[in-house]
Amino acid sequence: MATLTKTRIIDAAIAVVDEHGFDGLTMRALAEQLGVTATALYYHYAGREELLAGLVEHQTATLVQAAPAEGAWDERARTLITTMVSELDRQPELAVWIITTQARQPPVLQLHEALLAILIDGGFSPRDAIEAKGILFRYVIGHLVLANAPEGQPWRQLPEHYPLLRATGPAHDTIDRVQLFERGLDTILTGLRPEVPRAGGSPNQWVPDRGVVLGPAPRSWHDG
Amino acid sequence: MATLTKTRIIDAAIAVVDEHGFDGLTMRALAEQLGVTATALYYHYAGREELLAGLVEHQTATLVQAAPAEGAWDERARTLITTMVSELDRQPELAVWIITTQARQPPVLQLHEALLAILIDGGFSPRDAIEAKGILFRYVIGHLVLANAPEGQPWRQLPEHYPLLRATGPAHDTIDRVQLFERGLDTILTGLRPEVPRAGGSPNQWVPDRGVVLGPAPRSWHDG
DNA sequence: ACCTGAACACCGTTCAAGT
DNA sequence: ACCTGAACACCGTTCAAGT
Repeated sequence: MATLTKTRIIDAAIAVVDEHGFDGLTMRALAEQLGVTATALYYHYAGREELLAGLVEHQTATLVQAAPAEGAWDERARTLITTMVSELDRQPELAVWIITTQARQPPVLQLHEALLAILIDGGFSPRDAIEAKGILFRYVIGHLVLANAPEGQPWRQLPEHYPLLRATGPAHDTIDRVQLFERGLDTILTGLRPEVPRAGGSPNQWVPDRGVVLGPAPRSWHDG
Repeated sequence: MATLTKTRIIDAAIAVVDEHGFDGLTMRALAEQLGVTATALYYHYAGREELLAGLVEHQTATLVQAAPAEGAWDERARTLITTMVSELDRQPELAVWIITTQARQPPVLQLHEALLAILIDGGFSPRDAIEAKGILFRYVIGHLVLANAPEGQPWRQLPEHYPLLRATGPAHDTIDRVQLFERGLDTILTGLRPEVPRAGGSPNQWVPDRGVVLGPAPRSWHDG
């Protein structure tokens, strides 16, 4: 029996999530998967929170690199966001956990930084870029949360108290969520034009020196 | 000591949430607040889920009535949404619970129905109305979830690995979230114009007969 | 250094028993 | 009809003890 390592623990955690879902990922279940006592995990991770953070880091490592480095700002933003959403959509429970508890942790901060870079390259002023980023993130987060919501009854079978939902039920039940998401994303991007649109490339006056934005993040903000 | 009723239980639940937060609302804590055993609650509510649903019903009862019955569709939508958000923002933890677990339950369905009515009155086709509703809800939900996210470190104190977030930190930390939300809402509403805009009032061909949309909802969809 | 075993302080929930 | 008490099957976490 090989000795316990962080890598082995995270791999086992992924296996447990695949088998029993995100809620089934308890310290005891994870320990059983590893053939070990639950308390043994505390030697490698300070607690459940830290373990999940490690899992998130592993699952989102390649997310930011999806952002193309060149092109029109709205195309770059669209690519970053749709890639990110399609990746996170595969683990919606994990995505919701990230969103609700890790909003200011490195994996998420990397996405903020990447989107901000795109907006600023596109000619947005700092305030407008922050605002645009906030609006886009709100939309993305809402989508991810809804993707994780329990299916519930079909809209067309609702009680008569909801006549419009009922009448539009068939259309409601068959709508393509990906298409809906992208239509909304387009709507927002179109409405968020910078005052002075610029082609990518030339630097902005107020933009600080920055290194490679896409490099590996520090494990937590304390390291920085 | 008065006998236990659903009303008394819900009132006590509100008191517990005020004192110990949403996470502190356990069956045992609620029982203690009522001077009763935890198991006594199961005589009145089938379980925790049902009890929380009762709490939600109580807290959101007046939400839908904020929608003005007349005026331009976008003004009506804006009023419905901003009122709803400002109400739910006062109990963000509860709001997130509603969103993530009660997405198809009556209190939320009422909001869907109300927004759908506004869009259809505004001239949206069924498909477009559903799509617009989906986009708007995604944005609103994202905002509510972010409002509940842990504050975390100030943006301006982030490590150097996030140069743009750091540089824009002061602006980031002082931004008015309500204003940001409303700017985004305007952006979306502006982008979501119906193909054939109409003044409120005249009926749409395909709109089914419907009674008073704003009446009290059935307690659960099973009742309908 | 790395892991076990027992224990603590919690959860939601069930169910027989009391009044 | 309405509530209690004991118990079940879980949680995350701590800590002394083993090797």
